[in-house]
Amino acid sequence: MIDINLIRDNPELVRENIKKKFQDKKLPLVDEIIRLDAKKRELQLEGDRRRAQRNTLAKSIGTLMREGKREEAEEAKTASKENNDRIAVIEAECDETEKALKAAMMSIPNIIADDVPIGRDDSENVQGKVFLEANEKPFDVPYHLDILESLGGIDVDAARRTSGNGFYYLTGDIARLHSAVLTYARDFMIDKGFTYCIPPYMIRSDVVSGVMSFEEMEGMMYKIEGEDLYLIGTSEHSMIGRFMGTVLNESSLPQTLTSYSPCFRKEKGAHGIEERGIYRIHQFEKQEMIVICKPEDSDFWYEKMWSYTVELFVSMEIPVRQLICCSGDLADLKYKSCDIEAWSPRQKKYFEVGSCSNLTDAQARRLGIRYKNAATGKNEFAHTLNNTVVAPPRMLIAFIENHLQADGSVYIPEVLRKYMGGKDKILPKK
RNA sequence: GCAGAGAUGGCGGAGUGGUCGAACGCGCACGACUCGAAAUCGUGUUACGGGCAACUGUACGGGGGUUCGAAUCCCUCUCUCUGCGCCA
Repeated sequence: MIDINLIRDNPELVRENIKKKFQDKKLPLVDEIIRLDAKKRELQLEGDRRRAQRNTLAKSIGTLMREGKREEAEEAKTASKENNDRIAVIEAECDETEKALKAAMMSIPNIIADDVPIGRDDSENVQGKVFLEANEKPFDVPYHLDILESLGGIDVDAARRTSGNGFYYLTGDIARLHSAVLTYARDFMIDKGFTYCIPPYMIRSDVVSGVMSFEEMEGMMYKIEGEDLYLIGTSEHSMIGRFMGTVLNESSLPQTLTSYSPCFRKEKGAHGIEERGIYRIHQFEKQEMIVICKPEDSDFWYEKMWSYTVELFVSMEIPVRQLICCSGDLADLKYKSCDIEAWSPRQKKYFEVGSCSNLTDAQARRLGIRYKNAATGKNEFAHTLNNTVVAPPRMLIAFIENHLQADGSVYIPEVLRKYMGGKDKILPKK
């Protein structure tokens, strides 16, 4: 949600921004908001005036009663009643206007950064920097499920029986590798100065509706039957929710946190072959990072955050690139976003393994995350950012494809060996 | 699950129908002291909205009610805490 003052002061900027995102159907909303806002203020003005009158009348009645002027008091009471009836009407109308205004405001996209490339959809995203050379293997790289099976690392058949499609059992060294990657990523972020946090894996509906839109919620979130609880789709939900409705001390910013959690997603809709296997599943684990900072610092942290993910992947010798999200592909809450994509030697293209976003104050405004600006003494909205450190199942695809050797073994890079009992490779099952 | 208690500012915590936007404490800001800091002392400090401004409205967990007037009385919902039960 953007600041209403921006629409009051500079509606043209807001319209331009909507056009940049190819959401022209939302253009009429701007005028609608200006109209509703004016109406709301008008109603509020009259409401305020009448409420002020109610207060004066009530006070005078108190005085009159004390002085024993009963008749005058009765007259004032009648006047007050009439006034109150009118207040009720105005308040009802004001509520309605406010609701409509808020609904319209919710659909207005956040102002995007100047350097966001303009494009309609994900096909127009722009490649940023590339890290490590995207090598081609001298042999055919099989589908990741086949590699995992050859290593004795996965059982999807049993998972289908116990839980249905979109689940897996990881076993043996592959399961260990999965945990190793998480543990390594955790330590990596701690070394960068982030505070490690394990959050709740279930959150209440008010937190859910604060961190995402209703549509997103329908498509993603699992609800616990008979309780006001949802399984988190990412630890960002509970990590950001932690600060809902709070006013932080400026000295406590930036909050730089890294969190581990399992993530649960409905993943409604059909997905192609490249999104099967362990690419898109109902339950996975993820190491996440979030930053809550002062507005002037969010650009700095954005650059820092995505480059940490790159550094992590590079340290595991996996080629990656930054893919800059274009205007049309940017979710409405986002100011700027990029994906980190890993190289797939099988597909001979990059695929998403993480996503970094700067939401500026849009999410904070919705959730009421503020900080006390020491210079002005005012409470101001903080900026929120989030980024994937690593989501092991998805990164395992990149890992085994890139580190697969001609003999069918999988090479383990140096940084992970201490988490793998010193092993430098995973051997295929005989 | 059952029983009791509670929900007030950034935090803790007073406040039982008008003089309460709210004592007191902590925190925070500024100042004094100091080479500097800590400690100490002094001053200030609820938030959000409307209005060019003077000014004004709203908010004491949510919703509803009583009343001319509600933090305060009534109903209802939610949540939290303590004890008991159950249990990694």
